[in-house]
Amino acid sequence: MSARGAVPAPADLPGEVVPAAFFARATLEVARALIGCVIATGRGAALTAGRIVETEAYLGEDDPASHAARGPTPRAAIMFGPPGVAYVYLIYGLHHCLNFVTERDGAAGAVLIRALVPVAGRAAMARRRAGGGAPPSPSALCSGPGRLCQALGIDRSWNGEPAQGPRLRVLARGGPPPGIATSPRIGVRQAADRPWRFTALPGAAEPV
DNA sequence: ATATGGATGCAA
DNA sequence: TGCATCCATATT
Repeated sequence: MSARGAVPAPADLPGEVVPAAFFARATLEVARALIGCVIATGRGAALTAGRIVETEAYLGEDDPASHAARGPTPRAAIMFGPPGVAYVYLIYGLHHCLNFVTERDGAAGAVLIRALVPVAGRAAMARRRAGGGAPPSPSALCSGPGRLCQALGIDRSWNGEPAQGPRLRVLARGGPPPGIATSPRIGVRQAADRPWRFTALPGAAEPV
């Protein structure tokens, strides 16, 4: 414990902030590499963080399920831009989805974050998720792309946010690579056969 | 199984 | 403009 007391600080989280170059690789590679990393939003008393246990890869023109499939439309243009920034969009009119842009500048790709295991700021997450109602069950706290955005306080204003800043950052996992299972992406109708969903094997990516 | 709800992209 | 579609969630 620090002498400053119980207020969580980013330094209390394991791992170093990953550089933007981490994301400047093939999307499928980044989707695997992100499993076990920690996403953190906010600082100090507002810190919320969770370990990534589920991702999905969305590629460029070759991937019919990707927003980038129809070229750099206003929404998808960010997927063609520099890697290492957040791509946040609204789905079904009520939920937000957090992605990280991949590939070199000029090539399209993004990794959707589908589930986290809470690491810090559980109370704040539960507060944001509850919204005045009953507190969510532990499994519903930040498991699911819409849920984790709500838990981390992420909305469309975070679109384009660098993942190496004070507001949003991704921390590398220490230790050996976790076991990863692959499966088809959830909820996609186009290219439903492509096994581009990555999940941490049970117990393989638990918090340090 | 179903209601919810807004943005997006394309056809017209 | 209109309209089908959409990487989801909470509740019956």
